[in-house]
Amino acid sequence: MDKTYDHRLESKIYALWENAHAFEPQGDGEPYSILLPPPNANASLHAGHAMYVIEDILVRWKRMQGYKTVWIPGTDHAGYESQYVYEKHLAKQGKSRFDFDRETLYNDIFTFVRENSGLIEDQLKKLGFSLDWSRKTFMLDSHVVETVYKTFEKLAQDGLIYRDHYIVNYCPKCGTTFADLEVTYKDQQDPMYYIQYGPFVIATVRPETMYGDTAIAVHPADPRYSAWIGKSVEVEGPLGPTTLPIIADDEIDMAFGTGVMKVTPAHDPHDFALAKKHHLPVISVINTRGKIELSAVSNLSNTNARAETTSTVQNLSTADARKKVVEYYKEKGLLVKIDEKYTHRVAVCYKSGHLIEPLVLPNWFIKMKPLAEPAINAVRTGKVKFFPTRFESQYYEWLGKFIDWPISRQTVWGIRIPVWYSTTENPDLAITYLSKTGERITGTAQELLATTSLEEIAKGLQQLRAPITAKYVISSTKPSDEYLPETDTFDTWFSSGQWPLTTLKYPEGEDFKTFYPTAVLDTMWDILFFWVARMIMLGLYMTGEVPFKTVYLHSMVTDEKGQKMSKSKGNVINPIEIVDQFGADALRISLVAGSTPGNPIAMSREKVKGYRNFSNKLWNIARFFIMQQEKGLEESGDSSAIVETSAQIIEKTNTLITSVTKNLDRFRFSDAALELYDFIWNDFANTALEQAKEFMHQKETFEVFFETYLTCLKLLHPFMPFVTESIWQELGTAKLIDRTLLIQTAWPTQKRAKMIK
RNA sequence: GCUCGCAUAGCUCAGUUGGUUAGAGCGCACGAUUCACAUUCGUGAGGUCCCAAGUUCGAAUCUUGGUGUGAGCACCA
Repeated sequence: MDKTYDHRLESKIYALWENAHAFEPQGDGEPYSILLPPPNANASLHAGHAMYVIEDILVRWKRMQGYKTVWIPGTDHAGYESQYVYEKHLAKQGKSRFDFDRETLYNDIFTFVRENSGLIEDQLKKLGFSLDWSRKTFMLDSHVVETVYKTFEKLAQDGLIYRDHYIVNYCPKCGTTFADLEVTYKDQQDPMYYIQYGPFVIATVRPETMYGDTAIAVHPADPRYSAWIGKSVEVEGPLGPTTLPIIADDEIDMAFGTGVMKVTPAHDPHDFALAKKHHLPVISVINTRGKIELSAVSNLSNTNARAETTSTVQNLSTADARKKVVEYYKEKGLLVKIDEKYTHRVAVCYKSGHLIEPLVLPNWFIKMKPLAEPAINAVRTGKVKFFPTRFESQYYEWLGKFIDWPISRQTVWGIRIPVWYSTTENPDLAITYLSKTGERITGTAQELLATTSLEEIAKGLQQLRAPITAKYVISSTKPSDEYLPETDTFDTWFSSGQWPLTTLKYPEGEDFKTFYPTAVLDTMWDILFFWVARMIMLGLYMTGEVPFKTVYLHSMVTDEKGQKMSKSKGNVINPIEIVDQFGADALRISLVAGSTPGNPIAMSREKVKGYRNFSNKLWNIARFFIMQQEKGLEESGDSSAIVETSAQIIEKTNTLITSVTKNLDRFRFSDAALELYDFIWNDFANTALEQAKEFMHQKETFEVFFETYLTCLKLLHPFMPFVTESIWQELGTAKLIDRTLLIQTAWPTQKRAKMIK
């Protein structure tokens, strides 16, 4: 046996467990299950993933306690995230998504993701995670898609799915819609233009949207403008004179600008809400590529001006159009002033950083209220418990808003919404496809079918946009020849929100019957709404039962200085590098000891090093026993001198067993880890063992101490599985114990030591 | 702007329902050494528990206010 513990042997230990099928559920004990939050299939491990050690501790512990235990791994297709990565890869070849039809693009991304997956699996193994790989699930596996379709169908049957025009956050660069949750904001300085607008002066940073103005709004109590409320005024629009109604609403801030606001319902969420409330028309003037498109502008009084100006701005970018509009007002002498230093917050795409363009598009929605209410009750009545509990109030607050969930995404990489449109019943479907010659063609179904076969369109289909009034059929397969598929895919969270159903194979799977509801859902608090809340809602909706009984929100892993890790800051620590240097065990326990749920934990090399030393300490205690045994043990002898020390250590061990078990039961992982560390190093090795050293050749003494040591190995195993199992194997080789696997031994319970009289 | 954390030794942080002398790791100072382990062992220094007021026999812990700091949500033409 080497003088120091060599953590490079960890992979051999993992193989030992795998070959013994030690991670698969065994026996007839009470079921205990955890699902690993699925990492992105094509990503590599980051520091946050290492926190899943919490789950490994739980399953290893429960497995030892005799529960029929399973921890199921899987990977997420990460819809738009993966597509974004792939598009960057395409860009290197001078191509973009517009060069491919949907099917080809999907298959290419599939290949790409598959080539890049597998890495994360190896990395999770390096951390020692006792995941049952025979059950691993990928978000696009056919049984997953089937379940997702079933859920969608049921929602539709229950009237919880609807289509509507809605103002959405649209990223023209990424070509898709985002939920409000997915949008980030940044401060930006833009000129604010003050423009004479009929009898008023309005202030705006976006003059180019004025083509879509449908009203002017003031505060009802504003004395400056009260006389105008309810009337209509003629204003100079960017296309010439037009007439707008004046509405009053409490939402208007009298102190902002001039207290008069132009209302552009199609391009501002706030204005859109006003339009709904006051029944104003909604006129889109920017298309999904972020270009000005004035085809929807109608009710204009001056058609000559329209034709002239329209041609100058049509298809310009919003930035260029803004210059044109400003110029127009300047020439007319209506530009009152420009505030160049106006700072405001703008919505940006969290991935590309591109400005978000609020657009009105047809979208698929899920009605939240009927789903959210039972989900709120489940937490209120304690069917689901949160650790730490303070996240419950955030959960209520968010779910209680009942904001309907927009589930359509204009990406290819994902689960397609299983809807089909008849081209004969819906001649106005807006279609974009690649022709046989690779040309990108756009038009309505009616226009295109006059010259092209439906077959060719279907083959080259890139995107289809159906009016909200379109008739559709829900089906996983094509209903008949005249149909074209919906091209939108589901929001990733719609499918991952069914993870407990899909991994366990709802409704007929044996695993579903055995393991649903799962015991614990452990994740970080940042996806509480995205993911956890959705799983509770959809789990309850489909099965009537919550998907998990406990939600544990583990620490966020930060860098050594407590800063959040991010690529832009350049402070990202690769956990695998730490594992290679100090061993997985050392990393694992360093993340658990001294951390509390809901608070950050720093990944500190110094701390990990300390626990690497602890691994070595454990190892050398084993060496001590082995060498002692090789020297020979004496059967009898006067052991009276050591009786007291032995009794004390047995008593303390009993206390330790109770305490560690109790702490694990209460999710107090840090307390359990620290007391094990303290007991083993201080109470046991440095104090008791030192005192008893000279008597260790006596068999009775040896056995008491050795027994205690074995108990420590078992208690520590969930936290530091590799070193404890390595030692267990060494002890087997030395014939100090029978050859077994530590992972399969029983969790210690209190014992009265038989050697003590 | 709204909501929620956090503030304890030089550093990173524990401290469960209020209850002896407030703890750990690292760091620091001094010392030991061929012993299972120098990835070791021993001894020690180091605290206004952010500030103020309050509740209490008793407050790091509970209440209120303040300061600093972090996160989440909303978002202004």
